[in-house]
Amino acid sequence: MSTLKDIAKEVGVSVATVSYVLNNSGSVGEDVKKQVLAAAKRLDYRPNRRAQAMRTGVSQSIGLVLPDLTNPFFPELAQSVENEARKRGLAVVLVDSQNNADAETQGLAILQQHGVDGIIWCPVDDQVIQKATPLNCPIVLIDRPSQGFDVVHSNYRLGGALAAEHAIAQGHTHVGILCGPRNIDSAEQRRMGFCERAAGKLTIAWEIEVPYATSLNNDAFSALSSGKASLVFAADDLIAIGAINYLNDKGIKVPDDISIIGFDNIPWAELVRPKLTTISQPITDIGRASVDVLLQKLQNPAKVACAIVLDVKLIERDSVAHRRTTV
Amino acid sequence: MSTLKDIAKEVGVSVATVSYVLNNSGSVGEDVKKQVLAAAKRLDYRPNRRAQAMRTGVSQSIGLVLPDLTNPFFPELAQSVENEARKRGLAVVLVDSQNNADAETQGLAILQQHGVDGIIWCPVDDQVIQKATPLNCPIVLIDRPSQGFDVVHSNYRLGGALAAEHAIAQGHTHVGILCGPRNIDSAEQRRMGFCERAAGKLTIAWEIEVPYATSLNNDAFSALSSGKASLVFAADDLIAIGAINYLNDKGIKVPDDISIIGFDNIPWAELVRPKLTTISQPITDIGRASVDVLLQKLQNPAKVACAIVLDVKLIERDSVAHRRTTV
DNA sequence: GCCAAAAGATTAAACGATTAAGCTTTATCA
DNA sequence: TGATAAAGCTTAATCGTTTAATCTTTTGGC
Repeated sequence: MSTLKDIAKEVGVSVATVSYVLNNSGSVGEDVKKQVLAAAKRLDYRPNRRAQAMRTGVSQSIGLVLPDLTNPFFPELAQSVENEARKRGLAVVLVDSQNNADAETQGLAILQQHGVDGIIWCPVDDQVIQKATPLNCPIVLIDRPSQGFDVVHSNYRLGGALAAEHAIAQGHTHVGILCGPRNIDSAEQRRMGFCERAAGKLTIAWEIEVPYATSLNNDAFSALSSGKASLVFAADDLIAIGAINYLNDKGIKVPDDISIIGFDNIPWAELVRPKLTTISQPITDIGRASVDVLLQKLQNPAKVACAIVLDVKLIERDSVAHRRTTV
Repeated sequence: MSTLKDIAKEVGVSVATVSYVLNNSGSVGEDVKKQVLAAAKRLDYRPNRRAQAMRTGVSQSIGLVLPDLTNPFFPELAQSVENEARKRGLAVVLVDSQNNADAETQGLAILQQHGVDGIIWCPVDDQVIQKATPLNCPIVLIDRPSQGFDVVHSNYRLGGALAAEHAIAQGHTHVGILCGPRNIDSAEQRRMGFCERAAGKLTIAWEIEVPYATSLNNDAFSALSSGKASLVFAADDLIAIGAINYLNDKGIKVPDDISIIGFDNIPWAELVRPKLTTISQPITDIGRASVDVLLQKLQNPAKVACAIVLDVKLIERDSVAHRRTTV
């Protein structure tokens, strides 16, 4: 890799002059400017970002800290963040904590040592955000709001409401909820949104808490096969797919015997049979928005923290049936 | 963030001394050593990696260049690489080229500017590897072998053979192949492995080339519904799932009417119904092996290029039926 | 023709680390 | 005792940039 020095030697000027023309600053004669530009191209000069970072304090890189790439919500997010960042010439340093707080801490330390300019972070849990302060660099949270931090997430409450509305519109009266971890805000919001809109119109036959995964627990199984609900609202698509598969294996037909609504609209939703009716999160927009916000914060560190809440929408597919009669 | 200088001032010695104790080099008195270590802990000192990189030329970071995180093969790989790298204190800079050669080039340029120590790379296509040389840093290829480069991939030929063997063992005689892009080596190897082992035992009723995706083309559709094959070998699970879904939608039963074998054993394979019988790639091992090889190359740049070929295995699930009679 | 200002270039310090070389002080040994 | 070595520490250069400060030359105005 050629350096400023190489160009300077080639043209016969000082490195400062070369730096000035490459940055369009200082005052340099047209003639020299042309020569420098030509030499830079000829030598295929690329600025050494770490030297720049050293001097200016900005590294042109951001950190992306995710809990689990294996959860199909995140690859799309990562892709979106990476793309948006690359468009702006930023490098993305990836950390996948595998849902482990210690790993996350270690990952954050690495980001800090490398001096990323800012971090886009979906923390493994809510408590762990305390570790953010000593990081001492702008942070944008994904999905998990926290006092004093910028955050971008979907309108989960609206999503829950949309699901309830759909259930009502399709003539269901008795529903079950497979809700996610109650201590995770984004899961709780979905539940609340659903319940609020359901109030007075839907009777909630049962409500079971399960982890975000396709493997459900026995409580969920017995609730699903109890026949008390004609529709179940799952806190995310993974859970919904887990439910569909369980019911399928049991010989209970979806949606004829029981309807399922998911949440997230992960790619699998369209691949599973029946195709999953679900609430779609604008994952790509979330990624884009989060780097936007981060960049704003970088330009103006005094910026007051804000929440960006993106609309969700119902994607009707084949896992919800219309009901004439009540259960 | 505190620096060597801060520690030096605190203890009252020179930065050189501090550096020596922190690196266990030079000769420093026990007393000073203790004081420095204590001060370092007290001030929560973390080495500034970019300054280290500046001076030593090694940045403690690697690049990971992937064609598409949305393809379910890659998230697991990325996770594995990140984890293995983090264990060793390395940062991972992610590039997702979205199957676009220009984006990939841009991503590689960013990696270069940031001075990653090496790159783990699954190129969007075979030609594009030419761009590697000017990068001038160790590269380990994933999945796509190329003259003079280290590479790690699965034993695709074996995988194809395993699939053929299974077809034979289950009594099939007429099979179809949904093969991946012929210009991609890893796809071609699967096909060849299958055909070699099939020779003389299986008659290949048809062979259709499709892209790595769940959306199949019309040629594939008509072949699938032609009834000429009782089993089809799909070049990857995405294709297999596309086939299953098409057949399902058509009312053709899998595996009763037609059996399907996939390749990759992506997470979806277990979620789709019928559960997919497939050839499993050891994705996590591939990730681990690739950072291993990269690190070897870093320690010894003269290391001769090698290929690491990892065994695959057949995962029997529900998409292949046993046949008594021939078609 | 002279002075001030602008234009065009250079010098040198700084960012935070590493490390060869140099300088003291103390210990070793004939 | 005096030379030599070892131990313990500091100085200063260096990596590739940026940028304030400085210097020199040209230009313009009166």
